Amino acid sequence: MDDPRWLNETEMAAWRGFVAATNLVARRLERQLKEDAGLSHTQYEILVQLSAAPGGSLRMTDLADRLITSKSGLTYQVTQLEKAGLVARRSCPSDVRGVFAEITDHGWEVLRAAAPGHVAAVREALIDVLTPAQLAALAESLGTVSDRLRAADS
Amino acid sequence: MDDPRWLNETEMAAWRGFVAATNLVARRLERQLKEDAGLSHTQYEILVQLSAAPGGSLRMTDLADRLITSKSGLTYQVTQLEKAGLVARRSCPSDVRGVFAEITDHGWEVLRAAAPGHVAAVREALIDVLTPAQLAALAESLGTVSDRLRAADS
DNA sequence: ACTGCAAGGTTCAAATTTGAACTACAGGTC
DNA sequence: GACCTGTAGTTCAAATTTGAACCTTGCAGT
Repeated sequence: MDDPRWLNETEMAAWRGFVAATNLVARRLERQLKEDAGLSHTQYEILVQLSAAPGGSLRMTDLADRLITSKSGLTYQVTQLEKAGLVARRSCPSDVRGVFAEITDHGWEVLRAAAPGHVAAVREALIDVLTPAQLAALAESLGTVSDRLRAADS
Repeated sequence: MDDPRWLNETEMAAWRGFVAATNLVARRLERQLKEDAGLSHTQYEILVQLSAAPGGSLRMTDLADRLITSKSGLTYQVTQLEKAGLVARRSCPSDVRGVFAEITDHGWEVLRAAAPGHVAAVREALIDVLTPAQLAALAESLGTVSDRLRAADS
């Protein structure tokens, strides 16, 4: 690792901005969701993913891929949501090992109630702060970054 | 909260990209640092901030502002770093309540040893994936976002 | 000097996260 | 059919994070 290519000014600004924005936005949304809906961001994301999936259910592994947590972390959070009655576990017919997480009616209610406030917070923290052109550029850049990293992980 | 302004396609793509990139990059760097240098990203950032500060030291509060963790989290991590001999605590002459965290010689060594690998990982995950123009746009956008949120927090 | 309130850090218990076993089963190969 | 390797989820202990409660100490107003 001799003679590393250090970051130039723009690169450093991009990196610092990324780290700062990342943490600040995460903190902000975490608090907002906890206060207004009693959910962590992870839990909210689980409900969102399930609600968007056909039948309102997904295999644990699929869910873990869409969120970005470890398998054990997902097990924990799904258990929490199950205790709260927002999600139910069902076994998979074709694969005995498999487990489906399914959003319940109550889960739908909670999600519907939480969504408007969450979207408003996302707008306030990120979306409405940028111009449409900036948003388009951000979407493309971060899309590229995500795709690469996902590919590299597999 | 009636009639919320939902996100349009571009906005949603930007938001999804942000969340995904955020988590993927964080995971990646966390692992890299842990494996190569035995540091968490938070700990690495503490060392970076201290190394960049005059005298290699900062008040705990200043440090907490630059990183984005809670005060108690900082206390914990500084204690860990102190146990490892990378950082030392010193009392503040002008304010008895105050505590300075100061990077030690050993801390400098560890930081110097860790930096090249970390920069390489940052390049691989984010910087080198984007064009210079994209980086400039990213820096500006995320800089705006960070500044706004910092201002809102105070 | 005296009071009241805010700021700086730490401590504490509770919640969460992580990776490394571990159990149980699937799928292909011989 | 026996075997071997890989996959799906869970469990476990250890590390981390968080917010609230808690001391001290600074500081402003009187």
